[in-house]
Amino acid sequence: MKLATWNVNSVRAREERLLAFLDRHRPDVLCLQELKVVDGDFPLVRLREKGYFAAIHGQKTYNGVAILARSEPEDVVCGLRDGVEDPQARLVSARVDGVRVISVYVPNGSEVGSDKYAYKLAWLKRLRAYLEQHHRPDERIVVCGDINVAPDDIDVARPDEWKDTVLCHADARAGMRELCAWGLFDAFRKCRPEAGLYSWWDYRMLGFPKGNGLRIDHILVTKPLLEQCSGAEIDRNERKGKQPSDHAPVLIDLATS
DNA sequence: ATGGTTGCTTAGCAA
Repeated sequence: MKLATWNVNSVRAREERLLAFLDRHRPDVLCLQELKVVDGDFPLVRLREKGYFAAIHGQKTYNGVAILARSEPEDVVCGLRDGVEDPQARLVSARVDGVRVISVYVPNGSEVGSDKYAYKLAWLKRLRAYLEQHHRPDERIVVCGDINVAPDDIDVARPDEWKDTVLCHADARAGMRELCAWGLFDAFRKCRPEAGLYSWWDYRMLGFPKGNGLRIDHILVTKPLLEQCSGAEIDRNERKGKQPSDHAPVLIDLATS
């Protein structure tokens, strides 16, 4: 199974790029974040023509997540459903070819100390609680998406510049570690231990031309899947050319039957 | 250097 995750930063603005990406890589599963559309405006028909089904959890203007798959997603669940009043569409889960796939868009957090940062840290805790309630670490599970955390300094081109921002702050990193402590492993990093691999570059300050990148998009897998990871890449070409998202897609190969 | 850019929605927010 070839699985990918990509924060497209508006599925309407990125529709042509999305279709071209699917042609180029033909992933079995593609998790999307920041759709910025309601379900009815998602380009279902054109994706179906490409051979992809979709599980969508959309929202007007902000957020929105989806799972595209070449076989029909089963047992689709939207949102954390933990009783917290929360209108933000940041999680969709579905079973695809016997693998539980969970596409997440973790809150960015804006500024350390802000209400948005508190929401980010709380959301990471809620995600861990969601896994505890609904799943077991011995299942075949992929949690992937824009986690909005660079887990270590090796994941940051210029650590001094990003130190103590919401993407690198100790509390955000601890939140991601606590999430993973449930039983998730960084599948991309297992395959690609080298430095210099990033998935996001700020539009501002010419982040991409200056090589000022961070690895904040992740593919986390449970132990049964970790051993099946045979390769991983980030498609930096998606960050180039006309109208790129600020994120590049992250891909892994899983040796599932 | 409180800058810079993009998307959604139309002046301001979020990233």
